[in-house]
Amino acid sequence: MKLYNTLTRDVQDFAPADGNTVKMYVCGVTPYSSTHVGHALSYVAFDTLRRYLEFLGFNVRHVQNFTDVDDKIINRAQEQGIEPDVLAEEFIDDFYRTMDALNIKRAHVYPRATQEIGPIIETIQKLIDSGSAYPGGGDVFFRVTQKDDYGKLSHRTLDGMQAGARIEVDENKEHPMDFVLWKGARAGEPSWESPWGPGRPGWHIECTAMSMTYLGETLDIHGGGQDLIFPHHENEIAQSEASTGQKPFSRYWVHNGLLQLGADKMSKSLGNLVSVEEALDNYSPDAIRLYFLSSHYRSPLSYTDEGCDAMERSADRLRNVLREETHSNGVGMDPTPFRDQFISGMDDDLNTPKALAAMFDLSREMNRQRDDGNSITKAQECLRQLGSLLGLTFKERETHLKVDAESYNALVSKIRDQVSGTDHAGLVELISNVYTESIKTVFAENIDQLISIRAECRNYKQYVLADEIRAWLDSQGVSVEDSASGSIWSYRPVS
RNA sequence: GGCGACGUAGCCAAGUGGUUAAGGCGGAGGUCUGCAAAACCUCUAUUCGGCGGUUCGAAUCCGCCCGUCGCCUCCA
Repeated sequence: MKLYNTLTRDVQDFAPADGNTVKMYVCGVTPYSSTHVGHALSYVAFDTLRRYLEFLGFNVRHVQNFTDVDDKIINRAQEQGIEPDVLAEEFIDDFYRTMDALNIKRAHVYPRATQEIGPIIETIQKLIDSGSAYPGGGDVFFRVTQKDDYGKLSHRTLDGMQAGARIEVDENKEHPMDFVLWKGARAGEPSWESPWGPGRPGWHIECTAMSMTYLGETLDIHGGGQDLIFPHHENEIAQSEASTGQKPFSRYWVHNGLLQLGADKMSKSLGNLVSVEEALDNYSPDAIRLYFLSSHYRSPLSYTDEGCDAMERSADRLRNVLREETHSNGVGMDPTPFRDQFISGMDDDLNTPKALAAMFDLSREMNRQRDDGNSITKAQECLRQLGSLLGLTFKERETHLKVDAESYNALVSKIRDQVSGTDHAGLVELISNVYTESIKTVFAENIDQLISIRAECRNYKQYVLADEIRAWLDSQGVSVEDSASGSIWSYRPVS
C-alpha cells in the first residue's frame, strides 16, 4: 500500500524493514482528563491503518504509551487534592473503556513513563556521554545545535523558529531551542533518583526510551496527531537518532489531521472539548467511526451534531442490507468488483472515503439483487469483512427504551375500549392478555405485545387503530417497519 | 512575521492533466405498500473561490488576488 510520509512529504510504497513485521508506535495520551472526540479520531485512524496492514498479511506490533507524569497531571491532581498517580489511573481506565467502546483494537503494549524510568535515565546518560546533552541547574537539556538536521520533520530551521518563538528564557540553556530531558524535582512533585539528582522525565524522552525498549532502535511507523509534529516528534527524532548514531528513528511518519469543533480547533487549552462519552450517548460507535472515516485521515474535520446525525442514517443504510437473510436460491451475487474498489481505495494512502463509497455501491447492488430474487449471502459476508477492516460492527443501535409509562397505559385502555364489544375475536383475545393494571416501566415485551395487537388490527383491516398504535410508538422513538414476514421495530432516541 | 493546508452541489466529501465530476446526508418525483417505513428507479454541480497564464486539452499545472484554517506554546 501507499502511505504518506510527513518526513519526506510524499506518498511512498509502504513496506516494513524486515519484510513482515510492522513496528508501529502511536503516541498515546497524557491521562489527566476525559478522552475526547479528537483522541477518538486519531486512534480510529491508526486502528484502521493497523487493521488494514494486518489484512495485507503483515504482523503488526503496536505499542502505545501513556505519558503519566507531567505538569498537567500534577497540577490537576493538586487541585483535586489527590495523588498524581491516582488521577492518571482514573483517566487511563477511562481511555481503555472509550477505546473498547469504539471497537479500537488494543495495542500489544501500553508502557507508562513512570514505569520506564530506568531506560529513560540510561538514554539520557547516553546522550550526555556523546555530547548531545548537558546537565544544568538540576535539569538536563538536549543540545539542538549538535544535530545538524534538527527540524527535518517539521521542515523548519533553528533560525526560522527563533524568529517567532515564544519560548521561556532559561539561564541554564545553551540555546533557546534546547529542550529538557530531565526536570529537577520541585517540592511536592513526584520524583525519582538519577545521576543528576532527583527529578522526573521531560516530555519527549519517554517516547524514545519506550519505543526503543519495546520495538528497537528503528520503527517502521510512528504516528500521532499533526499537532505533535513540532515539537514532540521533532525532538523525539533528535534525541533518538543522537542516541543511536543517526539510525533512522522511524521510517515512516504518519500524522492525522485535527478534529475541529465548529470553527475552532478542539484543544485542552481552549476547553472546547466533547468527550467520547457524550458522543456515545447520542450516536452509535459505527456512526462515529463512519464520521471520522468519511474524510481523509490527513484532512482536518469539523465535529458537528448534524454530521453525526447524517452518519447515523448512513450507518442504518448498511445495517439494513445486512439485517435480512436471503430467502432465494437464485444466482448468488458476486461482490468482487466492489471489494476490489474498496481495496484500491485503502491501498491509496488509506483513502477511506473512496473505500466507503465502494461499500455503499456494494450495498445498493445487494438490495437490487435481492429484489431480483438473487442470493446476497456471499455479498453480505463480503460487506461484513470490509466493514471489519474499518472497525464497523454493524450492530443495531443500543435500545435503552425510554417510553413514557403513563402514556402507554392510556394507549392500552384506549385500545381495550375500542376493541371490546367488537366481533374481532383474535383482537379481543390479544388485548385480554395485556396486564390490566397500570405499569410503571415499559419493557421491550410490552412493545412486542403492541406490535402483535397492531398486526391483528391490520388483519381485521382496523387501519385507523393500527396507525394510531404506530404513531404512538413513533412518538416514543420506536420505529415500526412492516414487511411480508411481519413487523420489526427499533428504537431511535428522540431528541 | 516564518512554515503549511484548504476553498468541488443545500450540507459533508472523493477526484489532482484527457470517456457522462465518486459516495453519503438532505430535497423533488415515481415504483412497491391498506397507508407508512425500508428498498429500488429518475432528477438535484455544463461545472470545481475569483482573475489571468501554460497546454490540442485543467477542478487537476503556474502566477496573482480573495477567503478559511492549522503549526511555530500544552495538545491526538
